[in-house]
Amino acid sequence: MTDTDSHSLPERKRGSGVKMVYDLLRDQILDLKLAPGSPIDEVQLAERFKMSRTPIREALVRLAGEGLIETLPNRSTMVSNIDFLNLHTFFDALVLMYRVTTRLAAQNHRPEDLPVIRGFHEDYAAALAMRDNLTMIATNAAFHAAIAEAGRNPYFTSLFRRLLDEGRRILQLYYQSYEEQFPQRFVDEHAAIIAAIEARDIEEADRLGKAHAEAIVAQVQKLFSRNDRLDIAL
Amino acid sequence: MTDTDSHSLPERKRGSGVKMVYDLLRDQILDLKLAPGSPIDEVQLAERFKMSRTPIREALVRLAGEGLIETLPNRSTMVSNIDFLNLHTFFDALVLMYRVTTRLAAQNHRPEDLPVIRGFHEDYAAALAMRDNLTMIATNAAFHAAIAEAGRNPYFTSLFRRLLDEGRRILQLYYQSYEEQFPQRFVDEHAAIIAAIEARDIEEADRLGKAHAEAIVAQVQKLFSRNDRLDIAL
DNA sequence: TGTATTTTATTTGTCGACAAGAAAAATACA
DNA sequence: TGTATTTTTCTTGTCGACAAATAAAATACA
Repeated sequence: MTDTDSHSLPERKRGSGVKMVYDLLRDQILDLKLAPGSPIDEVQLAERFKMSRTPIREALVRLAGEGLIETLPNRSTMVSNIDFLNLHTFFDALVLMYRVTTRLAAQNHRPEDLPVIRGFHEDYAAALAMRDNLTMIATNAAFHAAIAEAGRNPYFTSLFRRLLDEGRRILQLYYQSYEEQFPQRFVDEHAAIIAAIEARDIEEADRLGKAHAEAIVAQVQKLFSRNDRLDIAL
Repeated sequence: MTDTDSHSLPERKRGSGVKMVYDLLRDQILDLKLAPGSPIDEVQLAERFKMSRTPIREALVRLAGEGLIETLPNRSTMVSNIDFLNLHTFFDALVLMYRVTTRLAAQNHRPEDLPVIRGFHEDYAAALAMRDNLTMIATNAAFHAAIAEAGRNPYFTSLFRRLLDEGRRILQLYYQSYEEQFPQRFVDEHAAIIAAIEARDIEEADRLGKAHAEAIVAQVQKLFSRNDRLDIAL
């Protein structure tokens, strides 16, 4: 019965290949398993996934569309660099979107949204207890993305998702450099945010979202400035 | 010397085809020359541009990434519909981004940004004088996009560009239905916005940006509600 | 030895062909 | 006539191959 398989069975549904390599590359990039600037080889990926270059290229085009990779015409394609010089524009956008999405969630959420948000909240707390930074960072992003979804403004949500993605890379970078952790405080703030959303207290949600965002930004900037000093000392 | 051309000369540079198709489809979609919901045929496009389906598909993948077209797996791809039921989320996002980008332009613009902005402002005024709605709508979007660029926050700029694109379709729709025009008032408001930016008056720029956005939204909503009544009357 | 030019190798963009999947048409059956 | 099933047609997703563009290596020349 062991078919000698001369007519090749792809063992994979038509159309699923693109998503598979897209998802994998995306995760690897956001977890910094693929370093910023590292090259991406189409042929290598095609061999690894046992498919032709066509679906690989489609996945790459999509990733490029989201800014996760960069393609130089007729030359190599590589993982996008983190723009450290303009981090402040990132923080500005992040803080505003934290505010807006949390506020809108308080205003527009439906009962069925809360279990989802609470689920990520618990996952996050568990990851923090386990000192699992990778999971912690990912579930933190998922938590806030779920809040944004509950706010029901797809335009804000899509920008916020992009910012959270970029934030995953930045947090990953600093927390892996310094073996540091999100403080317990962030878990408490998450709980407070959920409470404000559930109570439909819009102004309080806005205030908490802003404060939470600024606390995270301050945390990263503290590590960042320490890193600066390190560079100068060398 | 008239080469009989048996070896086929593509007469077009390698890599330019994708951009050509992308740009054309994008313009046609935003000008409503391709109606929302209308199907897009890969083979037809390939014949029209005299290239294979591969570069056509790449252009389509990029357009899908920006939400301008929608692709059903293994089935047809079509121009995205305008989501009239959730127009309010669009307006919310638009007003906020008008505010933020205008404010940031007042804060961060450089001298060389102003001529660009003024250029679009004049093009817009000229198009209004000519009663050329198509050009008017496009240059209005370009004017505000230029202001956003001067604000130098790429995250806000990219969301704002997407909103302005969608706005082009919506404005196009209503202004072509009602043979109406942007009032002269908008030209004056543009001038006031430029003045506030140049004076680096951040609060005034914020205020003007918000007021301008709300005026446009009100204009569209007025037409929209009239349209509603029309539907009911039928 | 160092620079300029040619040759080779590698990688990307495009092509035509083919097969899987879905829609449309044709046929069978009540 | 109306519904179910099969057949056909059409479109999309994937493939392997080739050609253009670039990078790397080799050679020529000072």
